[in-house]
Amino acid sequence: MPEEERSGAADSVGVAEDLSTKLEKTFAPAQFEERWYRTWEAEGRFQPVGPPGSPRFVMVIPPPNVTGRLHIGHAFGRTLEDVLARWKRMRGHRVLWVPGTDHAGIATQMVIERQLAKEGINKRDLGREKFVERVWLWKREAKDNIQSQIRRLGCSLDWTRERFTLDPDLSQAVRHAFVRLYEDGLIYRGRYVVNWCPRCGTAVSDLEVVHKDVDGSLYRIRYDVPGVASGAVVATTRPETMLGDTALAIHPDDPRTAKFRGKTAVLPIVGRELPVIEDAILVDREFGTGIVKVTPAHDANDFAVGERHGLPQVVVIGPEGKMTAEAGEYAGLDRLEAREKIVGRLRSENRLAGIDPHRHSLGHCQRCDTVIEPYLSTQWFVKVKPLAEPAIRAVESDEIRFVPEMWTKTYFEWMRNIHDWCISRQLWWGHRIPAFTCANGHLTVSEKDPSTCPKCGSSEMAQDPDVLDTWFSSQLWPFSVFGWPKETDDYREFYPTDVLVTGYDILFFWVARMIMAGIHFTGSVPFSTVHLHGLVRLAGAKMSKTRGNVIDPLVAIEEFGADALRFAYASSATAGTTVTLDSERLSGSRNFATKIWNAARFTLSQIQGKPRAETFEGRALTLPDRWILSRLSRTAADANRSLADFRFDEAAAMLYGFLWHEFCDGYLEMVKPLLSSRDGDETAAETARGVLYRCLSDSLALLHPFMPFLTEEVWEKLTRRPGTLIVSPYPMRDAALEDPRAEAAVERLRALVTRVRNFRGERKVSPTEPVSLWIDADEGADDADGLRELAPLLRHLGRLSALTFGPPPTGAQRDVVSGVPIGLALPAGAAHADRARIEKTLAQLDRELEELSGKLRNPAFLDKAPPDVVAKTRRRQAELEERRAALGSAAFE
RNA sequence: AGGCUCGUAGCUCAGGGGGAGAGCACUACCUUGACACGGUAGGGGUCAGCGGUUCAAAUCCGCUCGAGCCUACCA
Repeated sequence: MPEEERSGAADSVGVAEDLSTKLEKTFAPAQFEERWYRTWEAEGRFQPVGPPGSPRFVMVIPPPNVTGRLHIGHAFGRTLEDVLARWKRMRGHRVLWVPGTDHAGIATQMVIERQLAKEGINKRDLGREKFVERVWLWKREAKDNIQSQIRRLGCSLDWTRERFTLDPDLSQAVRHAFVRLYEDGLIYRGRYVVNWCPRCGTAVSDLEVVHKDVDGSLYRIRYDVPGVASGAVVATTRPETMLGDTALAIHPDDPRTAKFRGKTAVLPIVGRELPVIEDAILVDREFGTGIVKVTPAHDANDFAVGERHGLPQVVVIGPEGKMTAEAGEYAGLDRLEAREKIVGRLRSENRLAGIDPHRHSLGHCQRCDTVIEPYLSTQWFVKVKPLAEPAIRAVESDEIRFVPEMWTKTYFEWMRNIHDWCISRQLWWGHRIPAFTCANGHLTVSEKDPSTCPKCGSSEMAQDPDVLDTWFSSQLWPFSVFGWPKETDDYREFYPTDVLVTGYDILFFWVARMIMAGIHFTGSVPFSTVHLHGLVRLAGAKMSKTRGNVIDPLVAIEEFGADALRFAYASSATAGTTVTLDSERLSGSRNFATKIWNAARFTLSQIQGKPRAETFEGRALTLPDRWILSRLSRTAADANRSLADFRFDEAAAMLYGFLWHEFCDGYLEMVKPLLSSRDGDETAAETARGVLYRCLSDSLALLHPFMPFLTEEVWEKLTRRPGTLIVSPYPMRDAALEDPRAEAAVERLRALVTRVRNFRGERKVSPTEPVSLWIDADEGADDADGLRELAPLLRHLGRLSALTFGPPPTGAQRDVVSGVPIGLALPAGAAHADRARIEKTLAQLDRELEELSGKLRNPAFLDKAPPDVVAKTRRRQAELEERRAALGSAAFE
């Protein structure tokens, strides 16, 4: 951003005099947050406008599920996105951030089912149509809640473009995508063993199965094998599935089991004859007895074996987890009850060779935690390999970049071992599968509902009752929101998007699938950068004990303000995998907001009604002026760099440090004497007021992406341009302001002041006790180190009773601070030094000096270390020696 | 079974081959004309352990221990 744009069209000296520029004494964010949000929205700030030719910056929101309200995890991601959006907007980009929500098939259906259950209503009695109506009612409420939460957070989303995954045009996109994949041969229907949740009554994908280690049992069961006296002992963790066994399998090369080759076993209880088959893929020669029971209808591996060997499939567990008629006397029992009974029967028949404790991994339903059953059923699948290959290449070639980079590896791992995706769900809420079967059994897949069968002309067409996996529509989100497959203006202008921000937990569910779908359907990657942030963990005990459980971001906003919540998020957003949010960080951020508020109040009170410099050209700037402006430029540079690297924590820390410790603790204290003296240097005061204005206004701009409300509020009072900070230029490095000598001089001043105060501490005297300071240098010498110019400030800040240039008298405590030899003294008779404390410092110095001289005595170091490192070490040694000598000389007078 | 990440101050976490950092908490003092949601000063760490590479390791490599996460069709 050019410098001219920042200073704006202003006179050389401006005056702020309007009384309305005063800030309220107490900082109460609730008073202005909603007002500013309304203003921005009404003025179209959230819409993509910008100077012609300006670059665009596009994001789509990861659409929250309409299952309820947002929790702190959502608010975290949205905050990061808004920081990016506001930053880019201020950097002159045409920013578009698209809002929306996800219908979240299985999750939302469960919410409604639970509600109905409470009312004593059975979903089936209600019927599909009524049920879906009810979900729509709920959806409206949930969406409104979510939207208002996001608004309260301050997110600058373009609400005129809000989308929902079940909107008519997005539903059309889903049908289009389905048909296209079908026609491309990438969607197929078939009867396979899938992950089945008996409670939800639907198939789920591999990703929706949560594996947990559980302590179970391994049951060893003896099957009779005519011709082999000992019979065959097989092991299983699920004895009830034996009723569906249709074979036993051995490894073709295992001598232990060779005797079973070609034999036929008899299934206990049922009496069915089971061929002994040989299968090198299924059977692990090393494991157990080397004989495996084969249950093609209830195990994915066994299913594959069954296909290879043409085995019958006997379904003994039904869709609700109850034993089927095939289970004979056990029919109707829950699978776990059946297990008990079957084990009892086997025991009584003396067929139980043993039960061993067995810890193994067991799949659970992601939604309801029910144990997943492998279940044979007809489902729709996406053939993923052909889609995955280009998606892998897109990341290999850096067309898409993951931040942090470590996720790239995880992405590759999964993508290279990807399995076909079961996309049909036996649910009511979602996109109906666009497949139709006529009375004669002909299947038609079509974007528009067909009225007659294209094959036989039958007009009795029934649509597949199943719906699609929610993620099938989510994967289209970055382009379906823009009207795809129609070539709309928005699609042309805003797709592909730039950055996607989301939690790493949905890397496979969503991100990977968007990449695959984006490339397949639109020919381009859907975004160029993926920022995967950590997942928010509440520092539970602390927060819940003192505040009640702060789960809803609104609760945190009420208590601390939206800006504080946002700042707490940003400063917690480290590159790791968990983000810990605790009430300490929230109150710390609230304190920071208050600090800014008070600094602004002070600044305004100083500027008000008085002339101030608008530009600094041709003006004599004091060292403190030059120091703080230099630091301002570096801070702006750092903030921009950190944001470009998605290091929100770094940027937040930089701004915090600059504003609090340099601007407030440093500069404000330095200019107070100048500004408050009646007969002071009016030109210097005018300059200082200009510097104050510049630092504060730039700080507000730098902080605006993090704390939009507070900064906009103060900006209005400061600049009297209400509501414009959001579109003001983001401060950048301004090399002309950088002044290393001024920085060094003021750092030296601050170190000296600290030493004086610390000297009082050493002697245990009050901060008001008069102290004399000698600076062992010639007063008349040139002021290269700035000490002479800064002497009055040093006297003031150090509360010195005397400041003398020249050698300190005997009896004064000597020291060296930032290379400056000094002497310090209290009035005669004042307290004595804290011996222990000084001795400790001396011991520390000795230790460090020992280390340094050790290094410098080492020829290898002198020979091999870079010259600048050696020089630096020498310099440091000299400094420390000087300090050691000074401190030691008169330490205990 | 594989893979990834992480063990740094009491807590939460930055840093990352050449002088151990921040915020909070803690101690002492300060009702100083913006701010006690504040100021000033201070205490506190063989950077998990062991070995290696290097002139130099908290930082790179290997192993061990500990924590977390992810993937997976071991009966």
